[in-house]
Amino acid sequence: MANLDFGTTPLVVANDNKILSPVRASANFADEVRLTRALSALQRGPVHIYRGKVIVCDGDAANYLFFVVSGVVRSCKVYKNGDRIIGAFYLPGELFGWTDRKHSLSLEAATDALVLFLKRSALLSLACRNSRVASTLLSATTNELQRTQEHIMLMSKMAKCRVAAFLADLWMRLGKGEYLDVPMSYQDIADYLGLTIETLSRSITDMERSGLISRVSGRKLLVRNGFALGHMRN
Amino acid sequence: MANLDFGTTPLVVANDNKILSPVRASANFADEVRLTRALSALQRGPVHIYRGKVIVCDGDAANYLFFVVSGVVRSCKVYKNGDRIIGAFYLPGELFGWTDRKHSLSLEAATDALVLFLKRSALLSLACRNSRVASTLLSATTNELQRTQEHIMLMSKMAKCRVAAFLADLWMRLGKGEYLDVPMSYQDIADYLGLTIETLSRSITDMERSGLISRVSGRKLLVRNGFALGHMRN
DNA sequence: CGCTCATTTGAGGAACTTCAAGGTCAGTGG
DNA sequence: CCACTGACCTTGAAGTTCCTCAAATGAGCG
Repeated sequence: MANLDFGTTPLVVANDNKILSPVRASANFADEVRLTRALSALQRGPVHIYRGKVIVCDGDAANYLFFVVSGVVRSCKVYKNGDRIIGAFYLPGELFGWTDRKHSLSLEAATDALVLFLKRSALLSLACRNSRVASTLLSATTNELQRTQEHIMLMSKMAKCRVAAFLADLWMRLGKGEYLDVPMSYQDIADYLGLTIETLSRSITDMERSGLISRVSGRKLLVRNGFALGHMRN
Repeated sequence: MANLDFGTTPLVVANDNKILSPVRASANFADEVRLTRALSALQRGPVHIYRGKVIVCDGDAANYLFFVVSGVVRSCKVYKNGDRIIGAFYLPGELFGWTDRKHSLSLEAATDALVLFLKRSALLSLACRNSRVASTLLSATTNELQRTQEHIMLMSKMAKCRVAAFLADLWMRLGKGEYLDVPMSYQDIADYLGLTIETLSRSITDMERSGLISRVSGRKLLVRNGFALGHMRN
């Protein structure tokens, strides 16, 4: 189950899908309860969102932040000529929707997803009163910034290298299992990497030929050499 | 002169190059003075940094945030094979160096520059006590995030379009003058856009031929059609 | 099974890079 | 003042990577 980690004590999204503080004997138990209540008050959902459906549109007012409980969310921009660029994928446990006033990217479900809506203004005013929340939010933004910077570094590499790095990253974020069950469509991945699906497919074929991975079925891959996958230079 | 804007009252970097609050008749003048003192206490510099010199290395501990007083700073990553990718340029008035614990990119002066060093821990603890500072910092990070996302959008476009968008952005950030005096080298720009200097040069030649800009001398350009520059589709 | 949608593969062409050569400009020393 | 130098930018031609278009194959589902 996904965690929303506000500092030392993680605030878990429990089985009833509400944000809850784990009950612990703690010196400041009362504070803990207050924080829990405050967090409950500002959240809505989790909302089930079907694959492909829009959560917020490019240009909408930034009234909410979002938290992925399950599934995958993508941020993207669609141009008039039909081109689409995906800026990021958000996996379970990740907070997204950081922006000033207006969203500059659309947010859409890349798979069926459960998403928590967090009222932005309430979360920010809570952060002003609670430094644990404040530091969590700051670290969430710097994390996303770092991830976005790595995405830029990706974009200046060769196609094969981009694909390998993407798969390695996904593999790590999903827990380094023997198999990598790619949750989003190849079109989504291609748009994220600035490639066509054909080039993406050919890159995967190449990597299969060189023994890094094997196709199992559909989008399920067998990771044969995860290290080499993450350290591909060409 | 560059401003470091902490909320409604901008804290200007004055002629003596210290962060100062403009003296104003205000209801909470005492608070203002305390904030000014606190900001003075956590800053060091401004330090003069020569073109090409490193401010912090990829991997260094993130002890400081930085503020550009004058000149241009670049964030970049250099690979063993000699490839270099530039993640961002920071212009006067911009705060940079956001990251968790360690810097993931090197920060270097792209031109001779004056840079203010701000002790990270002190600034963060100040933010915990002063919500005006906190909201300024949060907005600084979301701004940088947004800028970085736009950079990604750039990278999935055609070369000419990337160059045009870069020049248009630079032109706006530098105040939309008749002339655009490009401060950084073409190699830097190429590395920022994921292109070679040759492709960059050819793109500029094309844009000159189509009447958007003219070369004046060195890196000085005459902007003939700023609107078209920012809205180039191909 | 037969449908649809997503992925794979192939062939040809466009965009970008590489390599090589020439040009411009500012600083330096005669 | 002028030639010399080195760093930086521009241009051309050839080569590589990636995209486009077209067709085949595979997976999921009623």
